[in-house]
Amino acid sequence: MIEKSEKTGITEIARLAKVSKATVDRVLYNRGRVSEDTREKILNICKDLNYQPNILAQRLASDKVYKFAVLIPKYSRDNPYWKYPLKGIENAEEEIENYGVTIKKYFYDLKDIHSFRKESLQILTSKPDGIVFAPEFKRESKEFSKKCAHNKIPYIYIDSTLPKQHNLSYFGQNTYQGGYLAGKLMSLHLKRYSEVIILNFANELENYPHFMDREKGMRDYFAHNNFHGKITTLNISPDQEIELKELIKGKIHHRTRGLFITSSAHKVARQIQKIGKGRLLIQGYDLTTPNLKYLENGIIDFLICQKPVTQGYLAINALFDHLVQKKEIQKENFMPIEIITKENYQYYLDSNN
Amino acid sequence: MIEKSEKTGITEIARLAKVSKATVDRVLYNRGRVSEDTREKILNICKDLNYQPNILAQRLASDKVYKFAVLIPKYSRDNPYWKYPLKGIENAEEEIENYGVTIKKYFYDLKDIHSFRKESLQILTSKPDGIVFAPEFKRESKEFSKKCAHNKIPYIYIDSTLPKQHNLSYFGQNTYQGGYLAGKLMSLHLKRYSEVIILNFANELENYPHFMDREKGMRDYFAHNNFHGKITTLNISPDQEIELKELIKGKIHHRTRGLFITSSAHKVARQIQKIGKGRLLIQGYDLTTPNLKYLENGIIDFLICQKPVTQGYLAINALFDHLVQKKEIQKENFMPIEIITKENYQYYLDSNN
DNA sequence: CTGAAAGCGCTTACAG
DNA sequence: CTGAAAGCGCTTACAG
Repeated sequence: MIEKSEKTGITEIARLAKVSKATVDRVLYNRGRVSEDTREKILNICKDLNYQPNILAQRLASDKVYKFAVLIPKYSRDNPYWKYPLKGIENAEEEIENYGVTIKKYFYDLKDIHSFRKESLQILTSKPDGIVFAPEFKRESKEFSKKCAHNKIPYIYIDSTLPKQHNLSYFGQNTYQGGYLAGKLMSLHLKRYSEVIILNFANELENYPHFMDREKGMRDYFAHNNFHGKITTLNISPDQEIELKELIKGKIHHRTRGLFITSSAHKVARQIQKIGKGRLLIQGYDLTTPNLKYLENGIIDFLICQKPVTQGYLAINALFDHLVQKKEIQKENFMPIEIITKENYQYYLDSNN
Repeated sequence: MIEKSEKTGITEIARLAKVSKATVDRVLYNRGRVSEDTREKILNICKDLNYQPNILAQRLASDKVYKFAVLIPKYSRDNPYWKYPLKGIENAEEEIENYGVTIKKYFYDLKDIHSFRKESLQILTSKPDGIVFAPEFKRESKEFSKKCAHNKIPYIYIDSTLPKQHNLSYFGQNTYQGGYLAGKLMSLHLKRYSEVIILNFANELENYPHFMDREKGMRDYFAHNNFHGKITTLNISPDQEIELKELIKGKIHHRTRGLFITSSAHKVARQIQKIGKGRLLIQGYDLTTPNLKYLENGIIDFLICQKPVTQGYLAINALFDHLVQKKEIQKENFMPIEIITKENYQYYLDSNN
């Protein structure tokens, strides 16, 4: 019934307007040098026919190659998280490479601010058509953003964001809300005068707004829901890893029923396994391989997860939609806050998370 | 660096093999009438060049139109669930219509087995290239599956599945596991001798294996985790809706701390709101509009949800991958089991669930 | 068994 | 300001 040859393409428009296809193309893409009269005539016909360009033909005919650049932290054994956004980026790449898009990936070291500067400069030199990056270093990221804008290169943030920037879009977490939700789960397990420990595993907490937001989220949940127990914050620097066991042990007593780790929980979980979990409910972040083990053996009860794979995937697709398909992009895109447990993690492993 | 004109297409192969493009095409797609010698030569060159056909050009040149058929229950005010898989199907449709795929949707009435028969016959008459359907009526679905196989039409199940069929694939829930997870969440809230009510809202429960699986999942969780309380099953037929309030009220007493509704929870939630929730933890299924209200006002604590939108989306894409891209399809695809609460539902509303 | 040619719906020099 | 023509990487009759 619906024939592929229903004719609504540029050829048909040209025929109706009694002009050549080239002229239609000129008005469609504002290449100028068209009289106002023909311009209007063509535009009207397009509207009547509800013309939608055939993107396959478009990409096939065009010799324009789109170059995307990606700048994210490199992942490591210690910090496997960034493997997942990269996976999403690669998934998207596979889908759109047929459309003449190439993606060049740049990685920086989270412990080395210079690596961020260096890589970002490299990117600018390569003059990409669009950029996706993770603005972990605040100052440097703002500067980089400014340079992108100056070079008229659209840029998209992933995983975390910066206020008042001209980023085309953001794909990532709402960290505060994630902490808030963790509070709800925790509260199910708490009695009237229970105690909860919030553990931030970082030095210089100011550099990790994610962690602070998560803590605040949980504290707010308790405040809004009349929890009468005690909430203790425990800040431990990664340097103190050797003493970790003792530090935690020293904090837990008989009323402690909850332990909320505002980052990946596996290192803490390892120590808890030695100490003994007791009636502790333990929550942490991200479905990474090291966490998985402790989810499986029951040490970790909940992992909060914000679709790291999807973040990367959607960010690349947004850039594609913006540049190639000329579509409107939504500026703020928060990922669903997922609750992962021993009972459902299987279904999150190989899908697009 | 990577030039679009790196030449690895069919033209290049033809040049290297000293044959015409048509011949290359013949061996690539086994259209026969090629001598074994040239065949081998061409295949080797393809391997050397790691030839990947340009699907854009392929679809553009071909006048083959793929017709997909979809058969799912129609959604209604009473049963809004099926709106969501349909949404996913439409999302997928938008993405692939450029590739010359048309999707025709057929709907049946869950209360009318004849409508299923009628629509499924219509589908066969239209001779589609592939079918996605929800096998809600067991017997009829098996018969339909057989006919599809006989006509060599690949078919994919969504939402629920049937054993021992030759379906190309399945996208849907693992209902048992969803109930198991609900058990975990419930158990957080329970004390040693608490009581839990499992409410099945259906007549002739045998027709709703989903509900029975969910109940079994929760019961098993408790059994595996040494819950010492009491679990009561309450089967209520939709005809009894007027007495719903009294029926529930009669079952709740001071030790009841959990209410697990094995389907959409809004009707029960409405009555609970009148009765007063007390310390009841209430769980139900699916993030539908009527449920949303009771999630927001705190009557419903958890909704289990298995990505209905994604089910439809992925099923269509699988058919596309199979028929158009000739890719391998995984047979069993369970959706992530999502836990939705007042604190995170916002992020599930407009995304691909 | 094999090849020349037209065409899918666009873009892009080039010529006027 | 406008049009004719070649070409993107394929498929598909058609002719031999």
